[in-house]
Amino acid sequence: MDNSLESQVIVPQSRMEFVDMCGGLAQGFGLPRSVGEIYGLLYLSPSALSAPEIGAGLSISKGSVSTGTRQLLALGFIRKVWRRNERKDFFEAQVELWDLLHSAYERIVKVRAHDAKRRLEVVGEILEEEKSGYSPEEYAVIKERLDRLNKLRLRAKQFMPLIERLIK
Amino acid sequence: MDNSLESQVIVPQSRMEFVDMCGGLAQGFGLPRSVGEIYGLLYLSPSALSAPEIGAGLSISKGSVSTGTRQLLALGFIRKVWRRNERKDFFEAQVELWDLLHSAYERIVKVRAHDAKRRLEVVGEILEEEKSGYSPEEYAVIKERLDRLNKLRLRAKQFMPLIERLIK
DNA sequence: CGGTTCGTTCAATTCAAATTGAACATATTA
DNA sequence: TAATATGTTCAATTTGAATTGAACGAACCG
Repeated sequence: MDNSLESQVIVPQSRMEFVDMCGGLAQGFGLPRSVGEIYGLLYLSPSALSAPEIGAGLSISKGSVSTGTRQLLALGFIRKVWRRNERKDFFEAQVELWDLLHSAYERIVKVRAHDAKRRLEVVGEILEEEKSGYSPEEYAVIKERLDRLNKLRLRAKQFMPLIERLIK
Repeated sequence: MDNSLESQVIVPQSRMEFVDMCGGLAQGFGLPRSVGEIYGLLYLSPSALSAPEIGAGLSISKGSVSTGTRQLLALGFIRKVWRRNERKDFFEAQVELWDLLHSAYERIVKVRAHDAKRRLEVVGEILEEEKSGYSPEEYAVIKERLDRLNKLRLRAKQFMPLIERLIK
């Protein structure tokens, strides 16, 4: 039977516009478009939506809804809500975006900064091992460039606490 | 003939490690990996490199070198340098990364902020047109969520001048 | 002139990531 | 218990972007 409630879900244009915008933003941050769309749909939804409703509203498959909601739950962007006498899962958006963005900053920026540091160290170590393969001039240039990068890294690092204070 | 100078280019491991790191960073920022790799190769190069040298060093095609260098030139991350009695183009990295990042911030963050604003306005407008299609309660919820987003946007906007001052 | 090298462009290919859909497990109801 | 609905997983497919490579024009050299 296809005349279920979900097959009739029609999302108004204003919300679809918003969904589309969220899809684009998600892509910009390196997430699948569908993940952004799901969040967008839920964000402007007056009530929590079931997985089948989401799939129907966005015309995406069960599988995508399942993986998409899982990612959003992991990121803390949506919540599961339970309705009594309902077996289905319902989802609603976490609307305090500021907090979410703050913790995203923590996770992304800090992690990246940390392993940029580590990788630069590795490059430096290997360079030392290969030192004899370079002429002194070449070595000097490369060394200077690496130092430059490390200075940049430190400079950026100094600002982090300031920025953190700002966005707290 | 394949015994040209370029076919023998061998980039030492330390620099390849760095190249790889730059490739990963580029991907993180939504650019093609090869673009990051080209920049990485040039950044640690004691001398400017020709397009064929870049292609050989990174094992990528003429076409990729051409499009990659074009993008990097457009972004200001590399420069063309002319050697007399040489027909080839040579490239060298712009090493003042701070300035580059600053202008990247201008271009990316500001542009994004601006069209987020515009798209939100569009959503708001369409919502007004569709107002009659919602119950008053539903409409109120959606309106409130949009307002929330605009507040967030303004809050972020306020910080921009501060952050700009920091990174100047 | 031919012959060679260099650089660009663009259509074809390749590749990775997102998406689908089928198979499965679990719960629900009659 | 059978029949139906929900949700997960994963292999197959699709899709979109990056990459290649062939075709081309321009610059140089004998």
